[in-house]
Amino acid sequence: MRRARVELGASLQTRAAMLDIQLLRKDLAQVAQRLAARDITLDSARFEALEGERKAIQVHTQELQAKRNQLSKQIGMAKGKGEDTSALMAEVGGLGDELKAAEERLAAIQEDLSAMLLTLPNLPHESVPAGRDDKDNEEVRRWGTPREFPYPPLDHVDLGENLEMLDFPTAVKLTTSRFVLMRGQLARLHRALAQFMLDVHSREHGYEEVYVPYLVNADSMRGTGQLPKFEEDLFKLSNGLYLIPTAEVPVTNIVRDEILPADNLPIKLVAHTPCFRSEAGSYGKDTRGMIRQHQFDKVEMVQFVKPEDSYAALEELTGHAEDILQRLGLPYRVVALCAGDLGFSSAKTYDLEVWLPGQNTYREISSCSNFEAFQARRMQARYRTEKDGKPGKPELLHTLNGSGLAVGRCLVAVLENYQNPDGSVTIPEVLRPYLGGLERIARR
RNA sequence: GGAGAGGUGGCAGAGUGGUCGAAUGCACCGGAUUCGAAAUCCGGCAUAGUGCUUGCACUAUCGGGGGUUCGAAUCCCCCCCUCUCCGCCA
Repeated sequence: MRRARVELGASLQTRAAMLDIQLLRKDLAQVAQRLAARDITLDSARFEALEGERKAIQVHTQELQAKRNQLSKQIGMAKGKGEDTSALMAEVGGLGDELKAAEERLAAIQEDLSAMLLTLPNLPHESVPAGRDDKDNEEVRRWGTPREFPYPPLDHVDLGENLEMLDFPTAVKLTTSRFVLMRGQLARLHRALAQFMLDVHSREHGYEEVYVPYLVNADSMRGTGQLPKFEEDLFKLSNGLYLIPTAEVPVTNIVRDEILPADNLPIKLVAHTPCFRSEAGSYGKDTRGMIRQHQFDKVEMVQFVKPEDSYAALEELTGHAEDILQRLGLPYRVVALCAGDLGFSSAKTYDLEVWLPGQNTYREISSCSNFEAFQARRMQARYRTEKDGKPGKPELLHTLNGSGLAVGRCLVAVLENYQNPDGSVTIPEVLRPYLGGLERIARR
């Protein structure tokens, strides 16, 4: 049965649906209500109409397929015994057109349903604050006290350029705007930050360090939800591969199409990678300095956990990112994103915002999210529990990730918070071992 | 870039048009045997979806897509990937 083959169910689940379609069938009202918190209106009537039609046609299609299979089997048996098969052939032949029509119809409806489900973001967790945009985000806690400056503090651009270590014009010459060239001790400090973060997470927080590809295929981008909705934010190469916008993509997709033994969980991975973002639609935003670049480095933490552990894991992971800021002595606050400000795939997100004296404000430096089973469902990333020594059914695991931290923005924060009146910058103590004991960066 | 080989269940590996969702082996689980273990024997052991009388039935899946046929893992077309050799190369 190759002709007009219909992918029943499986495709709907693996390639399209990110929300649990079972939940939509069982409790559509609840889904609609929880999506409303994100300002998304679910067309319930349309879903029910499509779903009703899908059910009727699928049953009909499967009945025809069963009949066809049964008759074909009989033909095989009859031929084996050398009997006449013309009567059976005639009977099964009559099914052809009807079956083909039913299969095509079913495929079309599955596609409509998929297209509809693809547009739906994850459901916010019950603990997520209500709200429409970033103004409704909830500050959870603050750490550290912003330093008082007896003079107007410089921002990182002035500091870096005065040091002759931060060079935007040359970067433009080499490529385009939104890239940067760092030199000397500043480049070294940037590297030290990444090393420091990687070391703390891998040695003290229990993460396994991984080195990953920076180019990935479309399946990986779909797995974590960058595709199909956010293609314009990505850099695509002529051979169809994409530059990663975050290590989340290659690291999380490690478990795509895998069934892990429950004993292996939780799995905690950390990677340092460059990240590439086209920043389409952000023209005119943060054009000055290193805050918003096409290329930046990030240390990313990823966890794969059992569903019952994922909210504890989110707190833990957020704490790991906070620990970096604390060791660096950088004041920050933790913000719980409101429902309307959540990323597409996230059920709950904490942003860490670091204090930037040059801007006299807190700026995002980390984002820690629990995706629950949303990404796992797309990736078919599962684990299997043993019950009484017997292997149980595979279940979707929960995925989380968080920046620990964005290296470029962290460099900005160090420059601005540790600046001295003479334009030099003191090196935070924890970084000095990475810089051969260097205590301050000054103009040569 | 050139030449060749190949993609089948957790793994290895048969299967070239018909009771094939797929032999066999390994691994794994249960039972028998044993004081216990090993060995041996017996049985079980993919994923997803749909329906309902929730335990059964049905459907789909042998790299992906399309085609031929009453019927495809098996035949045809396109694509992807892996491996080997050569070339190039950090």
